[in-house]
Amino acid sequence: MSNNKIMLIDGSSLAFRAFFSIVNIDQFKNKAGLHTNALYSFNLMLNTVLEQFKPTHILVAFDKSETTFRNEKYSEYKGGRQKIPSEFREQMPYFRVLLDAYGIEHYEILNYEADDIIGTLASQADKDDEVIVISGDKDLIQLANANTTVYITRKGVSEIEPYTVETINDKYGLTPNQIIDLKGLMGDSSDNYPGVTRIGEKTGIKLLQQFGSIENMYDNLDEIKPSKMKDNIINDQENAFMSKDLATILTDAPIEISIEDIEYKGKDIEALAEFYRNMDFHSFLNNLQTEYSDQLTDEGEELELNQYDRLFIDDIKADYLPKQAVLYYETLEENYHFADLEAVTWLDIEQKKVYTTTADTAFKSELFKAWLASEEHRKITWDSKRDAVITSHFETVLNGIQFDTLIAAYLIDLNNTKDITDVLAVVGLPSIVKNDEAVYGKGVKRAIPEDKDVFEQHLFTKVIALEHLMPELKNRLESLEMMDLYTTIEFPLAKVLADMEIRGVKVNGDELSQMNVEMSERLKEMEEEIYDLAGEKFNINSPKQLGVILFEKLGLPVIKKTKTGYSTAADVLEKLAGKHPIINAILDYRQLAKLQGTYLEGLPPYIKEDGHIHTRFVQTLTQTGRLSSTDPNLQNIPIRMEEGRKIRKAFIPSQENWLMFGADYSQIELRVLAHISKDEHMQQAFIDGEDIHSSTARRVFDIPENEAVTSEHRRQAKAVNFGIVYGISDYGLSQNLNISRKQAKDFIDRYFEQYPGIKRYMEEIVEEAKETGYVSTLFNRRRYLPDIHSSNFNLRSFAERTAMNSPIQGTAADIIKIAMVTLQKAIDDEKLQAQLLLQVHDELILEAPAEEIERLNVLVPEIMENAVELSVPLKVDYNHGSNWYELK
DNA sequence: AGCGTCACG
DNA sequence: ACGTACGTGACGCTG
Repeated sequence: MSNNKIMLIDGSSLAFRAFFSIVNIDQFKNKAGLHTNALYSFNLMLNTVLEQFKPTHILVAFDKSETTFRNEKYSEYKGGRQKIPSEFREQMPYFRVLLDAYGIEHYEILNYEADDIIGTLASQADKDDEVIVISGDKDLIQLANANTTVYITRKGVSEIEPYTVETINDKYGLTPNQIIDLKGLMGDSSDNYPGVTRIGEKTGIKLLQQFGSIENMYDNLDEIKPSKMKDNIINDQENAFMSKDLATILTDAPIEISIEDIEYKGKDIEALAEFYRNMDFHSFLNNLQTEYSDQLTDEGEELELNQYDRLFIDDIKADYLPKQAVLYYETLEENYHFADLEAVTWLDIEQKKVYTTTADTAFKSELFKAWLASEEHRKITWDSKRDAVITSHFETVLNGIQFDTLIAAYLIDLNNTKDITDVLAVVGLPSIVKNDEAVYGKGVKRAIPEDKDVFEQHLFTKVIALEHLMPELKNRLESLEMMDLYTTIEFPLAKVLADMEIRGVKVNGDELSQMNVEMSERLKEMEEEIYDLAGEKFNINSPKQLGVILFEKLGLPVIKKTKTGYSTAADVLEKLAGKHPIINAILDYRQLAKLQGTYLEGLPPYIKEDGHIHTRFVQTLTQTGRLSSTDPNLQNIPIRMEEGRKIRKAFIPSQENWLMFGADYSQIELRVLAHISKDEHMQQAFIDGEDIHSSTARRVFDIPENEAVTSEHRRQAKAVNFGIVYGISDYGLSQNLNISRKQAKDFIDRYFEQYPGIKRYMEEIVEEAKETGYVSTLFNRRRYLPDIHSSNFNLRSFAERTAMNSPIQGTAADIIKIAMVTLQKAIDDEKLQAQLLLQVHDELILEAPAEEIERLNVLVPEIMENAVELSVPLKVDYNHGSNWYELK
């Protein structure tokens, strides 16, 4: 065997150097929150050296344990080192994963260092072999010889400097072997061994040039003139020999691999791509795909745009309407209920033809409408809910949706779904689509580009991107075990939500404006009263001006400050209520001003000609799996205060003799908590149908069976239950209950004593988040918590509370979504006219003909309560009335 | 556009 | 010691 190129890498030293080569480590984190700076840098270095040396054999050696045989010789060896930063430690296991993907052998052995493995293997090389040693540690240059070059990194790991017999001689005037003697004389502060007092590199080299070796020097001490240095040499003789011994890299370590075992067979491209994706190394992934496009399947495929035909058409022929398509509607406005449809684009996947046309051309064509409505003609979409709503504006239904890429992308990565470009980056496809903002502009300047070619090209790239995204997103859903969540919950829900949005909810605008007139009068009176109390006119709606009046003019005590000045928030003002009559006046004023601004005046502009408000339920936004509602938000219509609750009177059924129907889950989050924590006491309380807050009060405040729970105790217990769901902290609870932190802590301690299963859950879920970087709901919805490892206390604490809360809130969200899909199916199957209108996190609002109410009274609670089976029962309260206000 | 505030679950 | 309850959206003010 000969003419091999054997590369031996000191993995431990290089990984460590790699870590410190990138300082702004918080910019190097993957979605799971793992720091990736060292892996990134190490990968870059590996790439470079593989490219540069093209080795036939390669091994990366690691130190196995903190102590080695050298510690038996000298217990202080490598002592006093700073402990490994956690940001580095968490990356350590992944170096092996990276190397496996590279197809590079790695090796470590108990009690020996990486150096010894390298030294031993290097000594086994044939004289015709070329040996390349790479390390960040200069000690290894002792291994240089006629066929071994030692490369030491410089400037982090981006450059390497060769050490050969010649260069070592040029630099030090020593042979590689004498480097060991030099170490013996100098000692090594980083490895923590001593050497001879006051002998550094300069003196050491001079002595070795004179004597050749430490042994020879001590044999010929009389050649050194009496001096302080000579005294030191004599006194430290033992150290010198020990240090030389410690510095000597073994060439006979008991390793169980040999050179033929480390033959380099090349990268496992798929595994490496997978690794890069996991680490969010998009640029490495892109390079890999470019280089190995032939070997990578789906994701490695170049999206060759020139294999597609791009056609702008002004009439529709049957040939243009394929069995399998990507469909895309372009609008400039986000609110698709009001937006103009600027263009319709679809891709015939089989023919590789992209058609674009105007809304007019498309929807005056019966052929096209029939194609949209056809279940057999399959369409890949981006946001099928939006597409269904827009289609409905043309008195057409959209059927045959094969896949919704937006929803899939959201489930995979909650944060990067703003547009198609983001998703391409997430899955590592080339970014062939420009940002909408770059093409259309933003704000008042937003418009279809003058150059129609630019516009059509943009649409062209979008549908092609979606075609390629689908298989990739499917794979990811599969590997994350989220396909069920997608298929049985989220995807069918989009259709249910579309129908809710399309129907909208009827709102009596006259009633709102009448309330608004009354409100204006009352607010005017209250303004006058406040100005009187303040002694001057000012803008009550300006926290800044209000702060000056309260805390400077009236001299009230400052309880809390904000970034910009005094806090005038309700909880602060409530504490001041007894001190000045203006406080209550302001609180009342604020409440009414809010009602007027947000609801009485805010809602009417959204009432369409059909008398309905069509909100948008955003399905792909929240971090927990809940929906959100915008333009307008119909999930925050007042209820807690009677004054605001009256606004619900304006929400009415859409037809004569119809009624509103509402059903809400009772304590769904606590029931979910009882289920996932398996806490026996909490489970039993729900099984026994107890009032959970009273039951908690009994336990926490130790109230005997024969005594009633006071409302104050129940209130406090309720607050503790809420706190538990939110990921409790004594401070938060103390603020909420206006009690001392100590008291809050006592409550919590007592709670955890009484509900040990909950305590265990809270501990375990945080631990799980730390280990995996994410938490999941019962239906495998995932939330990544990158800050769980943060060294910033605030960020870390927040992530810990999120870890506790998200599986609870998210599972509740999963459950009501399942209920919605099931309920809609039942309504369809029974051919009921009842229609879902709104979802408000734990409640559903429907409207129905009066005669269907009796059926709904059974059907709705039945479906909601049995949407899933938990270890505790789910309970639903329900009601009907002639408007939303009456559902109480 | 960011902040403070407040509406909901 | 750190300085917090979890998840949203919309308003008015301010710079």
